[in-house]
Amino acid sequence: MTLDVRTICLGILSRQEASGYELQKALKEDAIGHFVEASYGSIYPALTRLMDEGLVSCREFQQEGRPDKKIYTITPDGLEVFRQALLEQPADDKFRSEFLFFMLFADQISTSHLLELIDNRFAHVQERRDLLALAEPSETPGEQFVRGYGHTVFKAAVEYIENNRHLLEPSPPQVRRKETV
Amino acid sequence: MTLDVRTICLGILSRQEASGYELQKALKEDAIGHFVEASYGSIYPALTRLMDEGLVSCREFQQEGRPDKKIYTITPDGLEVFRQALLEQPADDKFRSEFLFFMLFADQISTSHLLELIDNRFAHVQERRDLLALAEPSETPGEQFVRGYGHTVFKAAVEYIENNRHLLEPSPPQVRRKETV
DNA sequence: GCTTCCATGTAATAGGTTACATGATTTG
DNA sequence: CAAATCATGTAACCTATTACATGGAAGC
Repeated sequence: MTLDVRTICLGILSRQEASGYELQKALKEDAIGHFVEASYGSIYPALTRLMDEGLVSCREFQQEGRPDKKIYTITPDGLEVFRQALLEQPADDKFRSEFLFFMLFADQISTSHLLELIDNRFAHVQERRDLLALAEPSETPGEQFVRGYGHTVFKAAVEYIENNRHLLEPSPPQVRRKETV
Repeated sequence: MTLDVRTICLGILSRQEASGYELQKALKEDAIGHFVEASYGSIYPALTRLMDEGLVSCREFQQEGRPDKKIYTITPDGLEVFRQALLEQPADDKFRSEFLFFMLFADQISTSHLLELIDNRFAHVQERRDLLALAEPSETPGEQFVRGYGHTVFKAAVEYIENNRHLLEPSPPQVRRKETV
């Protein structure tokens, strides 16, 4: 289990210093957000622990009307730990899909609801594909590879749904065309 | 959070009765195993709870040299609960990838290790693609759709890695060809 | 002879999500 | 005027993973 929230934080901090809030935002907004996630409830405790372990340091900035902003910086020890984590064998990808699970039981779902489910999923996958189509100007090769990977996969999913949804939908009653004489 | 282990068990049991052991095996071997998972440590307690709630019933078969086999059957109540679960909005897919996270930091990984990581992943994705290429003869349309979805996505991933791994690899030193006179 | 398959189950542990608590400022 | 953004953090809860416990039979 190398990819705990602490490792994720170290990774982002290896690129740039950031606050807990900014770390979460980065995970939500950047391409990587499609492949990892972490909530505030896990990020803040992770940062506290990284401090205790001396893997990050922290500067505080006073602000008016809101809590002090704490900017975390990775330490040499932290960088060392992160580089070491990168040497471990990454765990298998996890691709969990409630949607696909549901589709296994398409025959137990009413047609109207089924159509709604498929339409929603289709829109959702399209949206993700489009989000991942846009390159940021400052993108590193790694980021480009990862974003491209996501884009490719979602593009394939969009096309697949388009071309194969008929497998799930009960064929509409064939209207026998009146033979015109 | 509709897709807990209990719902997964109900789903499979809506198709056929099974023991806890068989449920886990089905999740490991069938196409669906690529999109959901559950370990014995979660399946057995889930079945116990489903029993308490009256959503499954159980017949025991004595066996020699191993624990009694408990075959679980879904009850009408259980079927009702499952059908109801299918009406909820499925949660977003979760696609967690340590590999892709690592690749964001390709510049912090030694070339030899990086090549190993990419080769491993490539082989892994190829294997999954091939596993999902094979249709079982008894496949339902839902199963066909789900398996095809997986196959398509992994196929796209294989091709993407093949065509774009160069983004991550430092270009080998150009050997300047000796100009022949 | 070792590994895998069959077959159930418990317990310790680890980890995350969600909701809560607080509150000013900016944007729509 | 409502919602989102900024900003941190805690605590209750839930759930799953992992390892453990047991052990015969079959396949390699």
